[in-house]
Amino acid sequence: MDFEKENSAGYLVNHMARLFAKELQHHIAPLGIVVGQFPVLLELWLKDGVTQKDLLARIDVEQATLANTLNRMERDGLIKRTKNPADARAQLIWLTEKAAALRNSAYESAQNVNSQALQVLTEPERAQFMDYMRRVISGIRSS
Amino acid sequence: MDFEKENSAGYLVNHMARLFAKELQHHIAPLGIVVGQFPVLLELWLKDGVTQKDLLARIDVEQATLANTLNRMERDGLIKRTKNPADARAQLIWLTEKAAALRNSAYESAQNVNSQALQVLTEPERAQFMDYMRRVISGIRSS
DNA sequence: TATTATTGCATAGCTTGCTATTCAAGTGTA
DNA sequence: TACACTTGAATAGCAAGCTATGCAATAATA
Repeated sequence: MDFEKENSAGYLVNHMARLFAKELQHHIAPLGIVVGQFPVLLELWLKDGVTQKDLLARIDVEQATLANTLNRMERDGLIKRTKNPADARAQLIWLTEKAAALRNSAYESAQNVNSQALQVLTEPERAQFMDYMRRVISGIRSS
Repeated sequence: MDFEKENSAGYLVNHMARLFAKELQHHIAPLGIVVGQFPVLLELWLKDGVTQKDLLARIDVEQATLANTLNRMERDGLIKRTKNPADARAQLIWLTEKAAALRNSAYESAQNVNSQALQVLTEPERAQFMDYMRRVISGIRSS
């Protein structure tokens, strides 16, 4: 029995993810943000003044991971936290001006990375690839 | 302008990779190994008694990452290192009996994870999916 | 109302990845 | 042969992910 890593979905998925992350990292480094902050920023650009719990519901990472990322974002001046009048355990998370201003450049970086990475696929192939990924994700999650 | 993460290849790729890793982690934990050791073991099962440099040429991680993984594997009794008569800077890396014995179970775990994860795709879709991933990987690497 | 259970976050400690740097051993050359 | 260059690994230090645990505030209940 043999195991060929190039025929292992998990191996390819992991490899691909590291390449994507590295690429995005290079693109957004000049903006002063890092890859792990990206999903958080995406949500906060849509709506800030929310609790950690709200954010958590929209981002698929563990609570502890999010808490640590938020700490680094506060340290880096990307977010601020204020008291939550409704619940003293939670705080409200707000973007700083600085972070708010990065939105369009960040969107653009991400889109550049995505389209560059997928340029080896034709348009219909890209759509199919995305569809496969969404199916695989929800398949694993619901198993 | 808006950015929908479900339409972002990078987002999906990252998410999918974390799900795969978590799944594999659960499957191989009983064997006493962890996901980062998997690629190293795969190579060493094919051929051990090699240098770190040899391994590095076959695994797509940075040298420092591999060095750290090897240290943990030595700590965990999965590998041993012996002097390299040909070059005093390098050492030869050998699997322990324990690690050698894990091979078939580990292959099986990985294959189970892969086929479970891809079960939402039909056979031709799976092949296409793998093909897309290989193309995307080599596209990014060569850009 | 006092106690218990739940909930929202924080913290500890680990792995896996990265970049950058250091260092000793080997190689090549003036 | 001495000096500089290169190369194989190790180390430092950080990010981002995880599990497990702790803790204070809130909610539910006896």
